[in-house]
Amino acid sequence: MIDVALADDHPVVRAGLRSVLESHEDIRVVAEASTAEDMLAWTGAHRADVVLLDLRFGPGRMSGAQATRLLAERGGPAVLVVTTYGSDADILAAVEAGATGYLLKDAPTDELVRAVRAAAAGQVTLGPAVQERLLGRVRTPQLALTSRELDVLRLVAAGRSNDEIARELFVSRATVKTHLAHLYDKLGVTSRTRAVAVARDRGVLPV
Amino acid sequence: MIDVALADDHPVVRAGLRSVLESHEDIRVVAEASTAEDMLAWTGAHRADVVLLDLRFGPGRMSGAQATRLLAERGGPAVLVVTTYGSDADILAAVEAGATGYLLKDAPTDELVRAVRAAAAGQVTLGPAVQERLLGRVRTPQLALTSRELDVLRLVAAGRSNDEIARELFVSRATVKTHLAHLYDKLGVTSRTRAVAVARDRGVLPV
DNA sequence: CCGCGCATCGGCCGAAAGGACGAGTCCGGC
DNA sequence: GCCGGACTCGTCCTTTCGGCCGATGCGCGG
Repeated sequence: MIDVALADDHPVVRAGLRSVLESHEDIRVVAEASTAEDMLAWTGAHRADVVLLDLRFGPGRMSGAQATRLLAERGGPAVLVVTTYGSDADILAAVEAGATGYLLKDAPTDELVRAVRAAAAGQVTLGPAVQERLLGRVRTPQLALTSRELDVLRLVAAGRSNDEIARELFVSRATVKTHLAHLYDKLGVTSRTRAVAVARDRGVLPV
Repeated sequence: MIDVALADDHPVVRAGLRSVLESHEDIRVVAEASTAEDMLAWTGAHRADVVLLDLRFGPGRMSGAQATRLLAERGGPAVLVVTTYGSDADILAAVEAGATGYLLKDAPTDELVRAVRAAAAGQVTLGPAVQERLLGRVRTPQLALTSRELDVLRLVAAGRSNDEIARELFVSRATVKTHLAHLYDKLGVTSRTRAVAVARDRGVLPV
């Protein structure tokens, strides 16, 4: 028997996951939580074989990736991330944090069940859509932006001018321009708005 | 007895809605569809009291708003829109198309059930979160962008230069600049990147 | 140790964008 | 019929941005 705990901020999704999983004899839903914090608290006091975790909870709440990291550190149950959006950054963050699997919410139900069983057995499962995405990333060798470049890029996306960015990062205008030049080079663009558009497209920036 | 038909591209969400609704004696789920097109076809041959409809289906598929319009035109069942994101534009489009209600997917289950019963009775129901959003829109008087300004704004967000925009819209650079000046005025900004950021923030641009 | 990537800064120059005018057309409403 | 708003176009000017040069310091790995 596989004991599963659910954490998702959407009541309807929780009901759906429960409904799908409990229609199978070998799976039992033993807990539901609407936040990552609640799930952490619960797993501290109880046991489960698999935790189904959403990535994004409400604003100001702990992210699923962070919860995954904490669960993994304390040697907790296998974590199967089930989320709506799968940007490259999300997937990588979750896997890096120690997720045992990654599914999109639009996955068919049998795929979900298979992933739960695999996770319980300690096997890694990435949904087909996720795999394809990761493959795409391999094909497109991938821009490795430095942290400073990301700082600048985020502020550019927020609509700041080079001057404002310089002030906010406590550097000179020239430095900002240098980072921007590198960004343009890596993104293959020649203007800030284009850079933001491409970065969004590639999942570099949170949508 | 209220007969409900579900249309959502997420199998898990469909299961969740079914599970939540069928736990009530007076509600019966009589159909499930994974696309708006399927739902339209089904309602053409069968009857339902209420249709629960997602707004966004896969890329290239008919939108929930469009389906709502078609259902309303043929005098079909009440349409209750249940979707994840509720940007102002989405809500208005759905209501304008003839939706009987609008709920966010993170709504608690009892709210969902109440909305279904209300919709069956022909009453309009907007979820609390939706109401708040609409109120916010009233408080923030609301920028009324002209269609041409929206054209320009979208291209700016895509990273085009004024020159490119001029060519794509078959107008002169000066015209683009004029539209931009009006946009800046309405959005309260002084640069294109800022305009895009603010527009995204206000839900004017699709995220 | 020496190179290489990263971050930091500066100057110069041309191109793009933004601000501030004016001005013509067309359409719908009072 | 007149007025207002939307859309179109132009000119002149200032600011910002992007491209292109160079330079320094720092840490890390061959």
